[in-house]
Amino acid sequence: MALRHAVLAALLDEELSGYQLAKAFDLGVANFWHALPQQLYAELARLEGEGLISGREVVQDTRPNKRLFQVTETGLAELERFAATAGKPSFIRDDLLVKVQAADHVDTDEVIAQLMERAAFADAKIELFGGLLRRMRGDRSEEEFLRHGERIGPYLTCLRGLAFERGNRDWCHQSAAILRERRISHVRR
Amino acid sequence: MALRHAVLAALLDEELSGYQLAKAFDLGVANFWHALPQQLYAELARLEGEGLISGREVVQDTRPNKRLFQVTETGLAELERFAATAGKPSFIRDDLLVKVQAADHVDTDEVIAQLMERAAFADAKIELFGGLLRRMRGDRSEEEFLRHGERIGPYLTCLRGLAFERGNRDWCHQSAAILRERRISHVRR
DNA sequence: AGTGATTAGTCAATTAAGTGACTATCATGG
DNA sequence: CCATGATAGTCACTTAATTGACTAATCACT
Repeated sequence: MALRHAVLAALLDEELSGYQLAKAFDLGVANFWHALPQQLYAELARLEGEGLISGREVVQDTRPNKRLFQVTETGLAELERFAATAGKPSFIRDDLLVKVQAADHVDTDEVIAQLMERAAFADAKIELFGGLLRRMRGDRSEEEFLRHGERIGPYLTCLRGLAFERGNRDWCHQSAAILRERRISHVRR
Repeated sequence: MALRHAVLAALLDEELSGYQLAKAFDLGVANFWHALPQQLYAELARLEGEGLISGREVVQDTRPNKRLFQVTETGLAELERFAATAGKPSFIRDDLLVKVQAADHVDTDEVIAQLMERAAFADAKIELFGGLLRRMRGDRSEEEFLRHGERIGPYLTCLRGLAFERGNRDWCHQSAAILRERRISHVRR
């Protein structure tokens, strides 16, 4: 039951349509949660039904019409309640780690390739997050912004995303390098 | 369908019972995947049914009997196949990040408390992972071990876990400090 | 002799998440 | 003028994960 709160948190910044929300949650950004469009549309419907958000139709002549959602007072109260309840620690759950765990028993060429692919993906996200952070803080320094900026929540989560992807990239490079070296020197099989 | 492969990867090192596996996957370790005991027992049954692992009864007079599982040739082949197929990038999905995302609209005292709690948890895992790494490499240096050690998969995933938890801890401390400072200077509300 | 913790495992039910296909409208490029 | 792609959204179905309760033995203690 945390997707609902992720949606509420995302709608704090700006009124969004399901489609816009889906884009933010799906590819790229998703610096604090991830979900597929179908989940989001379903969750939006549920949230509206419970009065935690309210939608308004926006008629567009150049595009299909859309419904923009914003958080209601009730929704904000629910977020407040959620923020105050303890949650369990988050765990890593990653295909690639499973593959590396099995690296000693399995052909490493493929794993190395996937590590490099992941590193490239991480690089792309690092760039993306870097840009987002710059845009959020504008011409202020990071320290200045974090002290006196008006909206720092998204900035902080973005910082976490950035650090996570940096960790990912570094680890991928390191692991790939080690597996490569061993493949050569060991002459396995 | 990745839990099955995580189980297979975990059983590469040693024959384990469902119970032992559950302990490794649940609290603490779980440096490459996380699952609850019920899931694991179910998965073990399925894997055995498909012949990817084989179990043998171990009669214990001092404890309840148990079944130890090991990966079969078929299971190893399946892991091999899995390692060669591309997977999608892993995403962050964390309650605490959602709360921080909403930090500007919500009472921060609770969030700060949870950040500190999470930092402490991360510290515990850092210690745990540090110990595991030391035990795995024995008296060799890390570089030496990674070059010539016999089983480095678990070491590499443990390194990722360590880096992840360090990132977690640092970010929690930083975020908590910032939220604290703002709470004082802003006199919000 | 009884309580609680640890080992070992199971069953039922619910919720969350992912897969895949599908309908529309309009805009742009070739 | 037709294909591609973006916008905007929906439906049906399957698989994965979580919640919660439950059995049964043995050990460590008080």
